[in-house]
Amino acid sequence: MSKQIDVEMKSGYPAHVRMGAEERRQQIVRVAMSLFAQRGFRGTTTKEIAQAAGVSEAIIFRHFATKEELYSAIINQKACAGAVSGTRAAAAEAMRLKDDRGVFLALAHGMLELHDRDPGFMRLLLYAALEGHELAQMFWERIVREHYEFIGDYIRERQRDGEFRDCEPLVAVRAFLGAVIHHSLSNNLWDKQRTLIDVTNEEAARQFTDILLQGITVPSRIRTRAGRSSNSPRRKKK
Amino acid sequence: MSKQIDVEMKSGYPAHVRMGAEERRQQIVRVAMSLFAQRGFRGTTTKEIAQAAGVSEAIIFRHFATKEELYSAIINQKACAGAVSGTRAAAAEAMRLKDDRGVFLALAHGMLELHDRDPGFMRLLLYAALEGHELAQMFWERIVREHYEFIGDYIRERQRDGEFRDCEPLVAVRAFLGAVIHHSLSNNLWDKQRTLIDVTNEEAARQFTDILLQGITVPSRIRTRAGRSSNSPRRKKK
DNA sequence: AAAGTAAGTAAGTGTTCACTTACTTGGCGG
DNA sequence: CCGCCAAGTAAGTGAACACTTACTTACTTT
Repeated sequence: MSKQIDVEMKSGYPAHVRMGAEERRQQIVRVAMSLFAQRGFRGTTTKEIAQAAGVSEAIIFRHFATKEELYSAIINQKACAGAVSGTRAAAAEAMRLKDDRGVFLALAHGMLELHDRDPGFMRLLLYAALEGHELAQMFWERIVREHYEFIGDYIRERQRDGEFRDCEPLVAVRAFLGAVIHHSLSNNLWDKQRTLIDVTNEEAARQFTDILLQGITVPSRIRTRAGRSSNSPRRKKK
Repeated sequence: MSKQIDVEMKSGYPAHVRMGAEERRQQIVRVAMSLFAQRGFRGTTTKEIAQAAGVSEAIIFRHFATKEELYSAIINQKACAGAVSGTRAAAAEAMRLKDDRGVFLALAHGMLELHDRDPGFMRLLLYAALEGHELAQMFWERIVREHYEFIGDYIRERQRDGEFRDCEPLVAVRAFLGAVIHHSLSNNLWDKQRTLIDVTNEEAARQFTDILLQGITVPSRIRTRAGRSSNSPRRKKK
């Protein structure tokens, strides 16, 4: 049908190298990951994966018994890769200092950058959830739930400090993460050219944080953040 | 393979009725809609659609030249159904009265109810976006963009009134819609049993609105909403 | 009641899918 | 330099896919 040359151009491999088993296995995972992210599980054929990896289909089935097993290996790797962990470190440090702004800025900016750096991640997760793959459920139970508790606990703490007003902490977390994640989702899925909203990740993180913090701080305690809106570009048009 | 009896049980039709062309066409659209929402375009076979509609495959291709054309008919119908319009009326009325709380409560509650009433809608749209169907783009351009402008304009107006603080209106809209939509998404896609957050739509709408409103109101103007948290159940456990 | 027509079907068609089988290649220890 | 084994392939296999063809059924019109 089509040539099987000019395959695997992105990585600097010559078209047909003999690889060790583990090396080849990981290469297949890498290649399949981007294809599954683009087209979903059902939309990706093993033939395509093989072509993109520069090998015959049979090699794929030497490493993974079924297509399903390859998919599982990928989701597992993504879920366990501790994607969120980098972000968490910065936020945790700010939490120790009770630097509310620092906490939510780190969380928002970290997630926005993560999704920009690896747009396939969100697509993979969405496809998995829509297609009912059980490993999407696992990701929710293991990673997301813990993340909610992590942030929710901090909000509860600051409520006890009398700094945040009375509200359901997890709902506040959802409002905040919702804003951030939906922003990435919109940008990566629908509005790639940023024709509707065009702000830097820093600016978006700042505004989401401002809204949430002012929104859940005890009214009498709200401090005007002088100097903030002057030393940052408020909008970025074209 | 399997019997073709006990098909189309949900609607009260006897298994094999002769229908008029238009009636049959609409029935196929209805049936296919729910299947595409569940499994996506690629994941749904024309055979399944035919079985669910209680007819042979050939009938489907009598009404729609290709599977793609059937899909388009569905997305078009969904997009033009003015799904958001009911919500908009209530919000527009509140806007006229400059009842900020009323505006955002109506928007949030309307969308939450909409997604609960028709969970397939969001799934259909997500699948369309992920699978790169051009009609998803159309929905974004036509419906979503207009919705952003609609709410953004109101925020701008209230900024001129000196009621809302200086911030990028569209980013505030994204924060708000992000919270609401992400809430529906989480509930419909991952956490159907509401094990993480279990609040009524009314309560969720209220909390999202509270956070946004307090978050973008000029600090000196923030009024404590006395009586609010006393006459409403703040949490709903189990 | 005969004829015309629209609604419906059974049984295909060629193609593509996930996965297999039987074989070939290349590098490395002895 | 030979024999061995892992890495690799070409050429399948049956099932499932979107879509078609040739035919039948039932309702309406005159």
